[in-house]
Amino acid sequence: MKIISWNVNSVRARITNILEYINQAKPDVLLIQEIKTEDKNFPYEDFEKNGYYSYVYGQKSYNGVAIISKVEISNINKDFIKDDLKQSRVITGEIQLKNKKIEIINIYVPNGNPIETKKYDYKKIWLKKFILNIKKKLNKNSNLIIAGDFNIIPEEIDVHDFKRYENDALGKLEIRKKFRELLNLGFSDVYRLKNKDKREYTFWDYFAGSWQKNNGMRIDHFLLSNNLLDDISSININKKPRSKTKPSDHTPIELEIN
DNA sequence: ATGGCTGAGCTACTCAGA
Repeated sequence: MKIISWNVNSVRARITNILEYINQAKPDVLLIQEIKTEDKNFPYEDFEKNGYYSYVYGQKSYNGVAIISKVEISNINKDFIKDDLKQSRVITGEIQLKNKKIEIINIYVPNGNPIETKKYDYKKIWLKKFILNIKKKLNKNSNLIIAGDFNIIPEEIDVHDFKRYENDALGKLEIRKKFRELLNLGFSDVYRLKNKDKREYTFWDYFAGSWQKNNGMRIDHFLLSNNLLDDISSININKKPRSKTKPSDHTPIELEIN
């Protein structure tokens, strides 16, 4: 089974790129973030024509997440955390893989910049609640996949210039510790597990040739509960979509489990 | 080193992203 996570930075502005990509990559389940639209304006038909059903948790202009799937998804839930600002950032659903019922948690973590503002506090509180709920969830199901845009640079190796981000909401130690807290609950960062010293990124901003200079960061992740680690076939960051015209600033991360 | 791009909403410009 192929599960892919991609922050598309507007599903409507990106629909041509997304359809081209899924026809080549052929995911069973595509987790997207930053759809930037309300449910009623989601391009359900475009995905349906390509064999995918969409489960959408949208919001006007900002945020929004969705699960696009060829396989059956059960128990879709849009209330994973109580969000004080009522932002659409988490959608979950269950898939069946052999004898395992796996819960997929698709997330778009708040950016949190600039620091020393309410936005940063919101990120910290959001992460705290999220971790607490993951902890509870683990007690009921030991087969969890957390995927999406974490807006966290886990380690120095995960960004082109760490110095520039150590006082940023994506790279501050306090935030990176939240990522470690999650791992310590019994998860693995699958990309880093399989690529010990490799420097690859999932995001390059639109400014002054960041993509051309490879000034990127690795902030989109697949965290698998350790119970699922033996089922991993491969993990891959696919840079091709970032090189296209009118690209998202993020590129997809692709997981194969069997 | 920042925000020089980009998108949504809307139709001039702000908010947000990372």
